[in-house]
Amino acid sequence: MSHKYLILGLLAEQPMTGYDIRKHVKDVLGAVTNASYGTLYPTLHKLLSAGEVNMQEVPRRGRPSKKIYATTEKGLQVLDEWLRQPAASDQIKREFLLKLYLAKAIPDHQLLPMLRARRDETEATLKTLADEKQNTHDPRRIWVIDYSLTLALAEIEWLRRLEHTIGLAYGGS
Amino acid sequence: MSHKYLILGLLAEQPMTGYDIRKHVKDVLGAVTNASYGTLYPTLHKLLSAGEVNMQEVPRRGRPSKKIYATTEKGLQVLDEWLRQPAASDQIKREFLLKLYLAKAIPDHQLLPMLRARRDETEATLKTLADEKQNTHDPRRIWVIDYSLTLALAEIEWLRRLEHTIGLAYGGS
DNA sequence: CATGGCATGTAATTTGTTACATGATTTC
DNA sequence: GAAATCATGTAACAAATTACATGCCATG
Repeated sequence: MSHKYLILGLLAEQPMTGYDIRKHVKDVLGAVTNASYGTLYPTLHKLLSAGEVNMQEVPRRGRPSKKIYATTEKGLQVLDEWLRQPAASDQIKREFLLKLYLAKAIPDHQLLPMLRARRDETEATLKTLADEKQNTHDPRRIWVIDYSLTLALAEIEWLRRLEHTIGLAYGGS
Repeated sequence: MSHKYLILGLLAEQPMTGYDIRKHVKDVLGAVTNASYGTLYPTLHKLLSAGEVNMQEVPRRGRPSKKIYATTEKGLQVLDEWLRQPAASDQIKREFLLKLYLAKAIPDHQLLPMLRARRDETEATLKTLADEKQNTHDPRRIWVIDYSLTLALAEIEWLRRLEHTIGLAYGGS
């Protein structure tokens, strides 16, 4: 996907550190990507060399200085051009689902905790998103948060149905 | 994710060609992965060398012979062990969503066709899935198809809401 | 007779993850 | 006083995409 544009886009709106970008990704862009530091920092360095972002150093005693990046004029142009192109199609990997698809071998009563764990995770995501929605004012960004909320809710409902079905089959003593 | 297990799992149930695997992935496992030939064939070759699948050649005149793979006993063991491990978390890349998130620059009336196109795609997926559900009898596999159906429906609803909102703002002549 | 489906593959490149390394400050 | 958060990064490796190359057969 090239996380380049993600960075360019976020920094265009609000200068931040690499750490902040990662946090933002984790908190609200889970439905877009899960880019980790190992992707983000090197990309940031490349963008800096290319002059598409600039950087302001804030010294911290004893530690590497904090680095606040922002998108340059050149970076804005690059971003703008990319935005006009049609989007590449989604890339998805869901190991969880694959296991469910293939797991004839796993008995239902071992499946239930798996589903439960998954539901807990998704419900946690839901909460974070709901909070984040409160702090967001740009309508486009709210739409995207709504997208994530919608999908999370749908998944939770699906999990509930499944847990119920399996629960009946197994626990219907 | 290692598509190794996907292959092992599919071939454990039904011997197939690499082409068939790809087709299956495309038709029903879109929510799991979109592994392409470039991933599938090399993985198949590795599994063959490792003795986790075996292969039966069916000659075709003038063309490379058709190769039907099946999971071996050894492959089944490997698969089984993997199934017992906890699943890695999802990996997601949605360029479409990222653009929406970042696209202040794009005016609403250019956004509408984008959303419309996306909805058309998702609706097409929905149809394929519904058909596939008819031909599927293993309940676990039906659950997974239902997962995809659920998410697709949720996305379509979200798209409808958005199109409506934007349509009002823009077309409210 | 053209389009799409069937069927195989390779190679270069891009991309991304994981694990590691470091350490202060804030919160419970 | 422990745990989480803030904050930087690198290196080795694994994974996956894209584009290419080939060509028959069936359907409309």
